[in-house]
Amino acid sequence: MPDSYRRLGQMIKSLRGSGRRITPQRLAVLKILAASKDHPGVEMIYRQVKKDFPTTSLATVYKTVTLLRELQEVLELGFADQGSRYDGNRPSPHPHVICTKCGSIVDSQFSQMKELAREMTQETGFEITHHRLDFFGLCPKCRSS
Amino acid sequence: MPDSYRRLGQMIKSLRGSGRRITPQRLAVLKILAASKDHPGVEMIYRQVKKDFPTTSLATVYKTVTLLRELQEVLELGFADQGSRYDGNRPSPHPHVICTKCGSIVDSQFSQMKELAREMTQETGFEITHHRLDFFGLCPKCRSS
DNA sequence: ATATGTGCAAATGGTTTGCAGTGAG
DNA sequence: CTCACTGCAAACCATTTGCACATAT
Repeated sequence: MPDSYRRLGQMIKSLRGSGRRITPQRLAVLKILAASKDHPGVEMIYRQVKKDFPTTSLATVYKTVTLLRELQEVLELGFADQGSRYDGNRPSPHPHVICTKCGSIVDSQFSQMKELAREMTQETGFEITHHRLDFFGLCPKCRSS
Repeated sequence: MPDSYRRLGQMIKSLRGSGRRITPQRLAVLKILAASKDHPGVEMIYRQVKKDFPTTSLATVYKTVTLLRELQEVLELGFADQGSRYDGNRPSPHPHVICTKCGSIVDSQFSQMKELAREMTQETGFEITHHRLDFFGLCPKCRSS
């Protein structure tokens, strides 16, 4: 997966560039975020990291993802009624499709958000900085069961 | 405001229709939701209701808005990092524009979501049931200050 | 050497819940 | 007269924070 390697490198560069250190625990979190396409939550990352570093704490995972979010190296999908999920492959806002039954999240290719944002500025006078678009429904698997 | 009257009537009908009772506290919440265009949060509703019914509890407000959400008489805008906001004027999903500085929320007229949802079904195989589209940025007032 | 990171436990804050008493229908 | 609703306090749960110790650079 050359793509996830590039992302991992970019994350490390960002951290180093802002004076942060690359600890083993942190690196483990970065690798998971750079590689996984299923938008893991903190708990899932935590479980994975503990396989290699059993003493890792949940707080450390939280601190790392928060850091990456601030550096815009990860896209956080926060939900009001459940834990946040993270997209480490595409850190810039893009639409997601979310299964309300099994919780799976998939990326969408739809890319006309820039235009929409411009329309919104026209309509409302806001200076738009970012956006969020989620579709909810049943994934193919859950549809047929 | 004949429009908010219609909404209020609809809310009451929904509640009655599902075997619920119209208490004074509840009615006060309904009125606020039907009338306000600024997407109030629970705390704001609570403060308003207490003016007329000082003994009202926050829990009652929560229970009422949850009920209305379930009956689809109110659109809940949940956020991961702050309290939810409620739209009692347009209960079906529609885009919102949110000021990241002052927290104001305005509705948008953009209405091509149906088409987009169809595209998403094509692209992902999901059966889309609803969606959420938020734009974030600075409102005109906050832009110039 | 020296800040930054870790891990633990306690705190936070929005929301929910259990339950005894109240009141809408 | 009955069952849903209210109000209070306690419980919940994801996330954050304080702090002593450890460690990347």
